[in-house]
Amino acid sequence: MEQTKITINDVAKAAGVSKGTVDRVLHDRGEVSRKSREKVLRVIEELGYKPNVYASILASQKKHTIVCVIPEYSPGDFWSLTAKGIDESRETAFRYGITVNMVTYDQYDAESFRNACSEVLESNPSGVIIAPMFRMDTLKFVKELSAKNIPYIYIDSKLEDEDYFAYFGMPMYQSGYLCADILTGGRDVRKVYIVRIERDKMGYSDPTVARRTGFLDYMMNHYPDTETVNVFINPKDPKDVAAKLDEAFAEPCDGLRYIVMFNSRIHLVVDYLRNRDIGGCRVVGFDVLEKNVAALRSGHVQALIAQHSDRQAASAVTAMVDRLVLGSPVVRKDNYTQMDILNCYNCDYYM
Amino acid sequence: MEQTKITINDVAKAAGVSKGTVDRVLHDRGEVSRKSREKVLRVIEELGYKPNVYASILASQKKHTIVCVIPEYSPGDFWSLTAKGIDESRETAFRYGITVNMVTYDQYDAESFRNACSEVLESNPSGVIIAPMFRMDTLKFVKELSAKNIPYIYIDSKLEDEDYFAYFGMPMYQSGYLCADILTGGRDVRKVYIVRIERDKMGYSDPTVARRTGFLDYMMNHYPDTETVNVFINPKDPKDVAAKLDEAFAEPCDGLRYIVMFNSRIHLVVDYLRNRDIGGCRVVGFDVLEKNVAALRSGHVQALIAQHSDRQAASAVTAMVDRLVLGSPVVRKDNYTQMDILNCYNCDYYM
DNA sequence: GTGAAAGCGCTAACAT
DNA sequence: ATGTTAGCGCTTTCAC
Repeated sequence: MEQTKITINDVAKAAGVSKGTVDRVLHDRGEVSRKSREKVLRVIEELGYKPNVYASILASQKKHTIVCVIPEYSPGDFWSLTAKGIDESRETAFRYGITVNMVTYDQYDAESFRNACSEVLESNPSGVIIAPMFRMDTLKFVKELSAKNIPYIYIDSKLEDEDYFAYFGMPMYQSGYLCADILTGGRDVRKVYIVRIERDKMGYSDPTVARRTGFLDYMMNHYPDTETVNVFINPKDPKDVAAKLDEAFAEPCDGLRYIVMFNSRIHLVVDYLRNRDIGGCRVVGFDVLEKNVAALRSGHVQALIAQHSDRQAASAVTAMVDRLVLGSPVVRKDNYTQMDILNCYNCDYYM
Repeated sequence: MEQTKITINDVAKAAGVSKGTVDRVLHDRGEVSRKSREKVLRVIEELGYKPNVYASILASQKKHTIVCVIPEYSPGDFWSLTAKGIDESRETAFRYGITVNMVTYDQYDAESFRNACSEVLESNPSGVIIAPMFRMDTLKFVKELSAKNIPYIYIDSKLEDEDYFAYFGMPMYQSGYLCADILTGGRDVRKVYIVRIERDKMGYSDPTVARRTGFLDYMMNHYPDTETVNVFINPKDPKDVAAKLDEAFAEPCDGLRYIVMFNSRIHLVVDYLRNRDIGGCRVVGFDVLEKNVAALRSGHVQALIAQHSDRQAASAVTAMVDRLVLGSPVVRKDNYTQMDILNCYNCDYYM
């Protein structure tokens, strides 16, 4: 990079002012005459001065804190991956003297989300990272953040406001399109079973609509005559899952049975298939939960479409740290992360 | 993380010694009585003291430099990706006051590699990152590095010595296995064309042998009766490529023609197919060169198996930086990075 | 063997 | 509006 480290002192000397003044223009904290200001700015430019972040952090014992608002999680489920990413980035942030906290909410309970939000607002953080599930409440929340001049980053999915500092997540529509291609793969497909969560039937905060749309568009374009069957299950009740799938699969099928699920819980279907000892299915799902990967290995699932939720979360934290420490404007606002296709041959190298 | 930052002064006080002494035990630079040493160590443990990296860097104006030894590259080819990763990590390293240099060599010329090596040794770097192509010369080189106590990291591929600090690369054998699965995909495959570089015929430093072996093993296991045809081409001569492929494809083929290449140059085949306007092929290759991705989009290639070479290189630099700055022992020595399956639907999100 | 003290580049409070 | 100065936590002489 730059050869000789030129310091704030060099700038001060060259501009004929004191470091104090240079520091003031550096941080835009006024109290500087237009003349000095311009001169300093010019000298900085000429000399190619870059502040030493570490000296800066050392000197200003600022206590930044970032808080991440995400759904509650249990070991092995989808959000635990995000939490893992946050945990990993915590160390990096700590090196910059920044604390990273997590506030979780019940993704099925808007009230709990609102509570989380007020808690966050009260703690008056330097930055917020948020995985939104409740549209209206989130919009209200981020408006308050903006009002308090607190930058926020969306992860997983984002809303239609424009004030967010950055977004990290998968392109949902395209992931559905891709999913359809992988499920069908040029085969002769007559019927596809789409297994869905009952809750989603009422359109109540379903984060996978876009994905389903992408899937159906692909089918429309490539398999216009294929029938799609929606099977609604209650994920918390294995008996219900079995009953609903029994019903759906009652009618015999001559070729492969094509099954897909748009959230991370394809493992529920796998459990059913394993219990009933049903073979001859082509099953595709999303996300690398431990159980899903196991199903990949055992051959119950042929492919999984995955995103590195941990990396997304970590990137979000890093972006926020950079913004807080360096005032970096963020390289890209919308970061659509890659979609990984996993099968039994490459999944072992995914973690 | 830790709540109150406890400093070297706290440790010194608690241990009844001066910071000088604490620093000495911290960095193992002797000159400390067993007694003080043990006491300090115990206090550090008890208080959970963590050194402040930045203060440390600030104070010790050490001038570390990392040098990366990789093959020469032109825009768009495989090694330019690695170079890109190195460039990106340069900024991070710079923040730690570490300079990252690059020394390139001609991957077809062992002599140029040896020259690069001596250049590196003379510059006396703090750490070396190396993409090895010439086995014997590399082994000699790393032996000298070890002798000078300079840590080195392998990227892309590694050798059989044990002194390397870390390795970042793709599992080659498995990538071949995976490739075969993607190429065949349960179809009825009679014949597969393996396009190879002429140079590799003499077994002269072919980095893809393991990959080919994986591929052939898969075929043996799943398609024992399928014929494989090796086509050797001279990559620098399009006329030769055309001639050899013409010859290979002379015999008509009733179904799909299956074509694969184990290095990054599947685009050579694509150029040929496009010129001759040949369709009805299933083509699988490796690595995300611009040209290869274009072929994915245009439908001339159905799948690409990819690795994030840029990320690998960046990880290598980061690992070295951590080692140099923090003395971190490296989390994992062998880092087999994931194999990404790209098709026309997810490739746009890969960069 | 160990302590004291002078910085590293920057910030922020205090003078002026 | 601007200069001065005392640290931030650590490293590194240099005495003793």
